[in-house]
Amino acid sequence: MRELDDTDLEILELLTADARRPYKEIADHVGLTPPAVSDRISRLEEQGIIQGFTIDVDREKLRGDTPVLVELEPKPDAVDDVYAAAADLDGVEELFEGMDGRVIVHATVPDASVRSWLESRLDLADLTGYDGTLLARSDRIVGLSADGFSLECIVCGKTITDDGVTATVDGEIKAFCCPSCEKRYLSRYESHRDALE
Amino acid sequence: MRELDDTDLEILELLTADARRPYKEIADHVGLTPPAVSDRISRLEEQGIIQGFTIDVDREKLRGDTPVLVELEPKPDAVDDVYAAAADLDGVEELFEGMDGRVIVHATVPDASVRSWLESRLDLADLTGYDGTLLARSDRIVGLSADGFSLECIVCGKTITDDGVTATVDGEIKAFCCPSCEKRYLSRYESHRDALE
DNA sequence: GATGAAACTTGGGCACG
DNA sequence: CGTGCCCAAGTTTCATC
Repeated sequence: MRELDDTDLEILELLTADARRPYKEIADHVGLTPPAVSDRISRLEEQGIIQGFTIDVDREKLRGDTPVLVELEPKPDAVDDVYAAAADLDGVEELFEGMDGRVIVHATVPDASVRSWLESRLDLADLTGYDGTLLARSDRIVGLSADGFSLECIVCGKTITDDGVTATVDGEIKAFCCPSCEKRYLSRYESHRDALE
Repeated sequence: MRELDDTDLEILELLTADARRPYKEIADHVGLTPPAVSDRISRLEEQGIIQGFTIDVDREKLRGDTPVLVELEPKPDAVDDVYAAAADLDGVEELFEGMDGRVIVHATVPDASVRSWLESRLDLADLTGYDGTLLARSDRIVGLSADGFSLECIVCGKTITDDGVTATVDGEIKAFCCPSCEKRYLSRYESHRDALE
C-alpha cells in the first residue's frame, strides 16, 4: 500500500476543517491540480483513512438535552452485550471500550435519570456498577498536527516524514526518520545503559 | 427561531451518514425538491445545529498509534489551564470536561508512555492525578433517533428550549426551562432534604 | 490539462396559514 | 402578508479522458 506523505496529511486537515472545500482550493494549497487531489482523496477513502464524509451536529442544541459521560462496569462475561446494548441507547454519540472491560458512553440524554435511560436498553444486572458525569463542555479537535515534538531524526538529523518510526526509551518518546536510524540509536543506548549498570 | 421538524431531523441523519449525498437524493427521501433541501441545510447551519462539514478520519490507521482515554484530575484552580493544555496535546481527538472538574481526553498517542506524552504540553503539578486506559475499540454512532421523553420543565410545565438549564439532584438529572425555575426547584429540594436529615 | 456531465445556486411565481 | 415550496435557467464544480 502506498505510504502517506505530507500532502496527504495536508489534504486530510483541510477536509477535516471543511469537507465542502472545492478541490481547486485544496489543489492550490498543496500545489497540485484538482484531478490529482481527487485521486488522492479516492485513494484515502479506499485505504480506509477517510472513513466517510459527515457533518458535525450540535446535539445539545438539537434538543434541550444534557451531555453526559457514563462509565459502565460490565460483568466480565457481559462486556459485548453491554457494548452492543449501549450502542442502541437514545442519543449516544460515541462508545469506548477499555482494555479493562469498562464501557464509556458519550451521549446527550433526555431530561431523565441516567438510570432509567440505561434501563431502556440494557439489563442493569449485567453491570457491577455505573457512574454518570454531566459534561461542562467538550470539544472535537480538528487538525492532525502530527508535528508536536522534534521533527528531526535524532540520529541523522533528517526531517521525519510519515515513514518515520518512534520508540519509547526510558519513558521518553524518541522519533527517527527510518527503522535503521532507530536500530542504530537503540543499540547505542543499550550499550550506554549497560555501561552504567 | 424556527422549530425543527421531522424533515430536518431526517436531513440531519442522511447527512450524518453521508454528507456527500446529492440534494436530489435527500429531496426524494423527504419529499421535497433540491432547492428546498438546500434552504433547510443553510438554515441548520445558521442555527448552529450543523456545525460544519467534515470527514471521519481513522487516526489509528493514520499512524501506528494507540487509542487511549486519559482521565485527568486537575487541581480546582487549574481546570481551565489543564483543559487548554490538553487540547494542544498531539493526537487529541476529543476533550470532555465534567461538572466535577475532571478532564477526559480521547486521543491516539504515539507509542510511548502516557506520562511523557502528557508532560509534553501540561504541567503535572496542576494535577492531583491521572489515569490512562487503552481502548479495545470505539465507535461513533450515526443516527439521531430523537424524541424520547418529557421535554417539559418540571417546575412550570413549559416546553424546554435551548435556553433551558439542567442540574443534578441526588443523582437524577433535572431539566428546567430557565435558571429561575432551577433556583426555585433547588431551594425547595434543599429545604426538603434538610427536613429529612 | 481539457471536455462533458452533473450538481448547486439563483430568481420568479404560487399556495398556504 | 409572510413563510415555505416548486420550477427553470445560469453557473460552478466534479470526474473522465
